[in-house]
Amino acid sequence: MASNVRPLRKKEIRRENEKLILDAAEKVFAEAGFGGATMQLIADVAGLPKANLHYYFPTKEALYRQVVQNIFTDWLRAADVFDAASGPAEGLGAYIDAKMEISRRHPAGSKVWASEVMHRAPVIQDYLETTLVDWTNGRIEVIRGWIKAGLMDPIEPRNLLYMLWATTQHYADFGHQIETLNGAQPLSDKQWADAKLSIKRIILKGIGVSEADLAKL
Amino acid sequence: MASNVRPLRKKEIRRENEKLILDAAEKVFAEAGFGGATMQLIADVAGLPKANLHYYFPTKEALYRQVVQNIFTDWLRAADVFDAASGPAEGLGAYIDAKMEISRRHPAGSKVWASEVMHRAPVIQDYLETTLVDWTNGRIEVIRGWIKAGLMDPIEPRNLLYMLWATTQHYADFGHQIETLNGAQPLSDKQWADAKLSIKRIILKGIGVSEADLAKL
DNA sequence: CCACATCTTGACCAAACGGTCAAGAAAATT
DNA sequence: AATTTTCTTGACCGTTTGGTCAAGATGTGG
Repeated sequence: MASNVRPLRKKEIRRENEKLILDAAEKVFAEAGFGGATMQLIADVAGLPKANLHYYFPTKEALYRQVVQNIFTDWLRAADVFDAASGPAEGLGAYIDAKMEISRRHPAGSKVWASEVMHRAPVIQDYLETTLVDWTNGRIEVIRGWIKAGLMDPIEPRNLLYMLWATTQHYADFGHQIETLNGAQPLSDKQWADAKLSIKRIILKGIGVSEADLAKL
Repeated sequence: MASNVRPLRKKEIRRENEKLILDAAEKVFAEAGFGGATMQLIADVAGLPKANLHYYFPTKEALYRQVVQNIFTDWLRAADVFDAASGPAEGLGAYIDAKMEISRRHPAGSKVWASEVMHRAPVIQDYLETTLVDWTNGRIEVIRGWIKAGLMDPIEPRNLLYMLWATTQHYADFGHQIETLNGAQPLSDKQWADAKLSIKRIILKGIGVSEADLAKL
């Protein structure tokens, strides 16, 4: 009965320890930045000896790179809602919801990404130039289609995307400032819902989505 | 004649060297983060021996604190436009212009601030709790006044402020990403102007400013 | 049961770090 | 001109860092 609890297969050990290390690393990198993070601290948070980290990830930079790649993958997946939508109200609305949910549930990842980009993307510049450029160009076409269909005002799609990214990620990256301004309290469920709704209303109304679609929010 | 060029007074030496060091420090802290920055590199950028830095600023943290304080002071000053305005179109429009101008001319400062807040404000938490809270509460009252006067939709002022900060600072903090998506080119004058106009249009229209005021943009 | 591959870990190392110091140079004060 | 204060700087120090290594433990396949 209990025989399947005990024996940890080698493959499972690897997967489990890598996850332990990656989770700890994401947290520590978010809190201290790449330069401020130490392998010793990551090891302590993961509950493993430091030498064990170097068994799974040869260098601090390799570990960091893996963390950033995982975050990037998550973000791309979260943007699927964008495509299937029939128009800006549905598509952008769902995208804002998805990104706000990531900011709430996964703030450390957002901070690591922000830190990496702020430092001129020393380890994921290739991803920016390939995957992100492709992804962005794809969504720009979608938005251009909406504009041509008369579903929204003619706005340079890039500026709109930047506004979406900035606003939603702000709630993760600057969460501490928001919390301080909220009387040292984390945002409540209601405040998160309010924030999401405010953002959607302002942006969608701001780009000229119809009153009928706005009412559905 | 040339006698007033040569003799550097002691007071001037101090001011000049402190400025050299603070400018270099802001740049290095922005590029590498607090943990990644080294006093040696700051000294090299400033063109002074490392020991000289410690003569003017006793510790790395003291130097960093001064850098962050200066940035904060600049930001507060830039927000004066907010108050004298007669309504949201003028007030928020001018504020967006001012903050975008800072993002363009002073991106390093913005990055240092972002990094500090992301890491839970280890050295300027007291400023957040006092000066920033007071400043924010003041602007919230102004916005509430505009709402009561029927000049804009009833929106939670905090969410609006966060959106303003997020969007404008994004152009500094994520400038490298924007540049990469712009074909590895810095934004041109026209693109900056476009961005400012897009942001103002979307936000002001999004909060229900009158068509007449929007037309003035 | 044995040979093999994988995983674990304390001890260790060279390099880099923030910071100190003392001795001298330069300006200010008397 | 003498004295004092401010500024400059190479050399130095203890600590921390990322990374290594060898020896042993643990699970795997024949």
